[in-house]
Order: sequence, then structure tokens, then C-alpha cells
Amino acid sequence: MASSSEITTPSNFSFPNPFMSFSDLLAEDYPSTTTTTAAAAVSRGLSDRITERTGSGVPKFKSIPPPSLPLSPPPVSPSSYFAIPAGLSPAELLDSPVLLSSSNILPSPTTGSFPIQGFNWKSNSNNHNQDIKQERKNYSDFSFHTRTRPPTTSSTTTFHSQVGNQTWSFQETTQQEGMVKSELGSMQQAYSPENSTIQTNSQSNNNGFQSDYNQYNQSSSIREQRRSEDGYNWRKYGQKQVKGSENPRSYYKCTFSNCPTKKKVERSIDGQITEIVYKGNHNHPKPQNTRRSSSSASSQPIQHSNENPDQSFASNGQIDSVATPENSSISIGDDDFEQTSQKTKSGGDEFDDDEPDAKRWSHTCERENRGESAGMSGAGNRTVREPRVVVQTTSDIDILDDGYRWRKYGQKVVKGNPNPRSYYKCTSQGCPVRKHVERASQDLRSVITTYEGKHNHDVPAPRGSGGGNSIHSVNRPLANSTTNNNAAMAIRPSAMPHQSTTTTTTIMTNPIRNSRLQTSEGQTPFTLEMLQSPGSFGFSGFGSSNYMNQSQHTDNYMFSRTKEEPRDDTFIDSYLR
DNA sequence: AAACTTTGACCCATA
DNA sequence: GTATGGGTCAAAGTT
Repeated sequence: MASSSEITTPSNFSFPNPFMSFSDLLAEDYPSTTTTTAAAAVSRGLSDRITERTGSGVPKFKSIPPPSLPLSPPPVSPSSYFAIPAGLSPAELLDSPVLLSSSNILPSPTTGSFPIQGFNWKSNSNNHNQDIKQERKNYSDFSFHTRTRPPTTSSTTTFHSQVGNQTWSFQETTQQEGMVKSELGSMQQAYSPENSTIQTNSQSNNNGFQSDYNQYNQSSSIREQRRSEDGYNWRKYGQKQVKGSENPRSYYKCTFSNCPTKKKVERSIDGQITEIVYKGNHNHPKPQNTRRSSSSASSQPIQHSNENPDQSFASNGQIDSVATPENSSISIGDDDFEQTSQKTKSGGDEFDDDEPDAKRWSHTCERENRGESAGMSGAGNRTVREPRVVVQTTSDIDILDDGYRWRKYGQKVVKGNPNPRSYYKCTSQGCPVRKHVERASQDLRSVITTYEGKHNHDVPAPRGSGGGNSIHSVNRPLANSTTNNNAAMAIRPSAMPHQSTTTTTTIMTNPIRNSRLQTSEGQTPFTLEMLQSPGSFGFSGFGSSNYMNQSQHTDNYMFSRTKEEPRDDTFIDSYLR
């Protein structure tokens, strides 16, 4: 089959141009990123949602076009893989903040922040209230611990794209509803042109495999839900049932005095945040103490020496990024992708027409960006254009999990790229789908994955467990699980079994090396399946025992360990000849 | 007691 | 002018 040259991010993100690498994108400066978490649209198409959201009311915000975000149609079969960039040692990767676990990526229902651990706060809150209290007593600062923990398996994927001065951040998360709908990698994607940075609970799952730590994380995540993970403090000032959606929408204001920033959070019935839209820019530094309290947040924000909210690390170990998307953001569900992928690809202005919330909340943003509105600092003259895309994953290397299982069958150095290309094929019997992964020759942080063929089957059941620790389980919130790792839902954009595209190329960049790397607030963009299958990581050639050990840890934590699939050495040999 | 959440009502823009 | 719906207000309740 012919391979397409389409470059997409793991989440169907496309670069402004095929020749642009993530590193290139990353190279640009983005002051702040808007964090938007969108759950997959359950049953409505993007257009519908847009229509629904173009209500009036509030100030008119020019929609922030997620459009700018070059969204490409769902990759044929984006599969996840993991590769270590040349020049990087596994150890380095492990130390990288990028290895954040996203297993618990559900944003706080109240704050909109993403808890460290995937956790169905709603269903679990009752059961864990005591635990939470206890945990609070025991742990003075959750964030602190996170720094000391190794990177986790779960990953939050945040895409930052920037065009000119405009920075967009994109977070993708797979949520239960989305999964239910498509049953295959439905995912949530939120796009927000923001200047703020997405904050991830890096602390969270770093090595959740440890039982005690798990407990710790669990309670921590619960606590985290109470405070704003984005570093700001929010006060809920309203909630409403939005027509056409079962999900109630909550409205929050930044508690900092005179700060105009608002956000609205839409949650699914089970309490999972399906969408977060930010409006306005903070006119103050992010409070160091993220705990919700008027004293710490509203009145005495701590100013970091490093004014760049995006990159600085808070003393507590959290990435001191502006988790709050400053300008409005748009979230796109799987449906959205299906219907608007083409538009999202191109950019900016096109988005306005379709984007729902963008219309309302984005309006402000755009005007603000134009300097037409006053009050919000940082809004600047940003123009929404093509975003710079930054993929954030659990490891130093971006991982794209498609939910499928792959067997490495070959590796070869192809012309034009000194980096070896790992070849994989779907392990499903009779499935013709193959993919190959290679690190960009010019940007070791970028990985190009090319898919060929169409899966003739559904996403395989999670390995290693009838229930619990599989990719699926991780990706899907467990309704009654006490350890409900909602956040664990990985994004598997291409996990769709019936992808029409025959070949999709995904380029993933390793943000870790980028100082700007920011953890997103919580969504787990990719499944960790890659971790389950060593072969999927493209580790061959690297042979880092350390790294593998780390991987195993994560496996234990998130999933049951997966057996290493046999390699077809014979095939490889022949292939390499 | 303070801060925060909940929730019904109100306001306002749009169709 | 009316209906609809999103956003906000503010009193009451909760933590």
C-alpha cells in the first residue's frame, strides 16, 4: 500500500506544513497555553455542538478556532509506539518530567483541574472521603512527591501549537463516553488558543505501580481535585444543564481579585470532565499555592522569579505552567473529528464557523488578542493561526497508542534518515495493518509513524487482565472501581477499527527535551499499551535495561504486565537484506 | 466564621 | 413579541 505523507499528531493533529517538525514548533515561544480538555462528544456531531453553543449571552468571543489547529482526520490506525531519541539515554528519559502519569487525568469536577490519578471522584468520593481526609493529613504537598517519583506510564498529551504569537494548546483525552460511543478510541480533544500553559499532574502517577504509592496517589488525586491543577484558584458561580447534552456545565471564575478569567467545565454524568473552556487571560501571576483559598490565591499570589508561567516549576514540584487556557478553547470530540476534521486541518479562521463555544467565548479572546479589550494582561496581539504542536506523553518520547497490538518484525535504516525504522505489524490474526516508526532525521525528538492498511478487527481487549489493568480498563473509567482511573483513559485516535485511511503518518515529538514541555492537566492522551509491549516501543537497538525496568514499573502500575511478543527475526533478517 | 458549592431565578441575546 | 437557551447572580446550604 502506498503510504501517505500526511503528518499528524497522535491525536489527529496535523502540522502547519508537512515539513515542520514538532521541534520546530516547540522552538517557538509560547507564553501560556490554554488548557482545554474535551471529552469525546458522546452523541453529537461537532456542528451540532457548535450550534448549541453559539448561544448568546456573555460577551462575544470570537471563537478561537481550534481551527487553527490543524486537525487531520483520524489516522487510519494510529498506533502507539515508543522510541528513544538518539542521544538520549533511558535514564534521562526517566528523569524527564514528561513521564507523567496520566492515569488519572480527570480534571477536578469542581476546579476543572486534573487530578493526579485517574479517578472517578464522583463515584469514589463517598468511599474515599475519609481516605482523602487522612491523606490530607499525611501529605502536606502532593506535588512535592511527584517530583521525586519516576515518570509514570500514563500520559497526558498536550499539543501546543503556535503561529506567530498565538499559542494554542491542545489536550486530548479519551473518556468513557467517548469510548462508549465509538468503542474504539474515541477521544476527546480540546483545542484552545492559549497562552497559558497546561499543567499536568506530573506528580501523579509517576510510579503508581507501587501499591502504597497508589494509595497515596489515589488520595492525592482526590485532594488534587479540590484545587486547581492549572495553578489558579477558581470559584464556581453557576451550573447549568446545557440543552442537547446530559452533561451539566459548571461556570468558574478565577478567584483572584479583578481577574476576568473564567472557565466553564462540562462534565459527564459520571463526573468526568468532558470539556473545559477558558475565557480570558489571567491578569496576575499564578499563585504558588494552588490550594483553593482566598488568602493564597486571591490576595497573595506568589510571583515566581520566572515569570514565564509556562515553563517554570513551582516549588512544590509542579510544573508551574499556566494551566488555564487564557483564551477560549474549543474541544472536539470524536464526532467532531469525524465531521470537521478537514476544517480543523486548515486553520484558524475556518474554525470559527464551526466551532461552538469558540463562537461565544472565543470572541472575547480574539478581540482581546487584538488588543481590543482591556483588563487582561497577556492577551497581547495574538493572532490565532496555525498552532504549534507539542506532544506530551508519558515518556521522553511521544507515545501514540492506538490500542492495537503490534509485533516488531523488522528494522531498517532507510535512505535519507540515519535513524533506524522499526517495523511493526498488527498481531491480530489476519489483520494486514502494519506500521513503521522512525525518528525524524532532523529532529530526534520527533517520531514518524506510518500506518499501512486497515484493521479488520476491533481494538483488542486489554492485555493481562480480564478487567482491570488493561488498556481499555485504563482508558475507560471504572464505574464502580474504587481506584477508578478515569484519567487513565488514553487517547486512541486511530484506534478506530474501521479506518478509512490506508496510511497515516504520525509524527510525535519528544517534548521532554524541550524546556517548554508542560504537563497537561490531566488527560491521558495515550494509552500505555506501548509500555506493555516492549516491541512496540521501538526500543530495539537501545537496549536500555534501565528504561525497560521503568517501563515495567509502569506496566505494573497501570496494567498487568504484558508478555513480550516474539520477534520475527527471520523476517527481519530478510527484510534488512 | 469564612470560603466554597449548590441551585433557582434572572438577564440578555438570538431565532 | 415570544420562546429558547446560555450565562450570571445571589441566597441558602455545606464544608
